[in-house]
Amino acid sequence: MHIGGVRTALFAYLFAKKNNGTLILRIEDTDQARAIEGSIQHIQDSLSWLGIDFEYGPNKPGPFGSCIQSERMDSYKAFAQKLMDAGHAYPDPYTHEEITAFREAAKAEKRPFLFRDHRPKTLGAWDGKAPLRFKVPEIKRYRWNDAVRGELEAGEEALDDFILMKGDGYPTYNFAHIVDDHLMGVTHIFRADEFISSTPRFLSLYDALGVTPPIFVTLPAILRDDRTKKLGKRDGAKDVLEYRTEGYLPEALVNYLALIGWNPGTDEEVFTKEELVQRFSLDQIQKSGGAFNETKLRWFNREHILKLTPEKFLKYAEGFLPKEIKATLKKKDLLEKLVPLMRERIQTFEELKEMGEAGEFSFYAETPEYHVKGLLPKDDTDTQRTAAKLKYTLSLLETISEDGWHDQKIKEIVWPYAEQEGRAQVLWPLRYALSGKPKSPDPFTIAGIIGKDETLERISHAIELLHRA
RNA sequence: GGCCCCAUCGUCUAACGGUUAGGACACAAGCUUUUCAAGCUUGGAACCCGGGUUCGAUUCCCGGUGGGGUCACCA
Repeated sequence: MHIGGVRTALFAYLFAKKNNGTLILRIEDTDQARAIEGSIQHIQDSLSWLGIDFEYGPNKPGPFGSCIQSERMDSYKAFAQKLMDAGHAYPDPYTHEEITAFREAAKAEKRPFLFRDHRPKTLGAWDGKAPLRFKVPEIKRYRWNDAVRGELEAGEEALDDFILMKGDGYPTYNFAHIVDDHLMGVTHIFRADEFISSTPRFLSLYDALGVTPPIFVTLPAILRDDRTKKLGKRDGAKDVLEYRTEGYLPEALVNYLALIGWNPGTDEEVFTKEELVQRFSLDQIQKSGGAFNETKLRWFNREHILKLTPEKFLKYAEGFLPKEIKATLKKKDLLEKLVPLMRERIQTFEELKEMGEAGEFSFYAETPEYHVKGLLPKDDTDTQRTAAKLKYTLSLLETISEDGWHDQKIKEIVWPYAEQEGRAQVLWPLRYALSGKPKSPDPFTIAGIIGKDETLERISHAIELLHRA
């Protein structure tokens, strides 16, 4: 399942939920050649991760029977026979080669190929094995209403005698989906706009069956980031579950996807799934295609990460932190303390992995190793002067009680001195003494996390190094 | 190529005849608790073109242009 399919499913879900409707996950597995082992499970896993749940599906048959088309063959055969009996269908008398020849001839003459130009004079009986073609009842211009696009129309060239039942006995999508929608009582069909051009064919089949078509809800295409074409598997559309392994939250993906091709009518953008259901309506669906922009998805992910409870955040984080780092932090009871810090620095959980591997958490648990050079602020290279400042800072910190040891308090105590001496002169060495890194959170935060003893120890160590230098 | 659909900042979008064309992401600058991140402030940035209709068009109509889709015993 890729982004496009998920978006269609999501809109159908939002609409169904909003209107107390019933969502059906129907598996259209009528192409045996393309069947892939495990794909039904994969689709279900994807939808389940995103929280798109349905009333009837592969393991939950409805009053209409199975939701898997390969298990509904009797219905298609019955309806095929019905069309045959009514004179709306006929067996295809041609071989593949003959049809290919027709098609090539049409191409050579630069006219569109239409099978109905070759419709046999007498329509033979159907043995149930030959491919069965639909006999278009009336060649005419079709006009129909689409819940998003309004009035749509297409000319007669869009109509043709398409295949209903294939040579292998399976129905085509064109036929099967209409039979099933009818039998399952489907009221609304959500699909992307590549289906607009085949709608006249569907309408002609509905006519022949004497069935009232459902309401068509045409969704705009999701385009590739550069807008050059529809987002497809071949050009960068990932499997949705890859977003899970990359550390995206399902609610973020749902939120972002809902906003490609739909808008809530306000300036707000961050919504939970439930809020989306509440606000969803067909008349806010966009007609024009929209590009899938991963940068904005990342922003949504951050917004939703910010909304997680610390417990939930930690649960996700533990799945992404490198094992050894996680173990050390856990042992020293630092994991919970680091939550706010990790939370404000990431857009996806995968970044925790990268940060962990880059050593951005190790100095909380272990005394950092570094060069004396790093301790010196950029405009003062005198080691003894820096040592003196750290020494004074140390004396200030010693006055804070064990109980009062919080980043706010630490800052309160150190700040006036830093102001007086020059912030960079005091704060850079202090931060470096604690982290051993050219980049890190501010010294007060680090000190607050590692605790008084460890802080004083690290500063003393830095002073020693400076003295020796 | 035939047919069909679509057209507002780089991107996602608001506007349903009268607005300094709004918001968000991204970008740039500044501020901020030295650095990184975050945060805050500010800024640049769009109505595809041409005709109509109208007192007035981003908005309605027509044409063009551009983009997308579709022309299977695939879905």
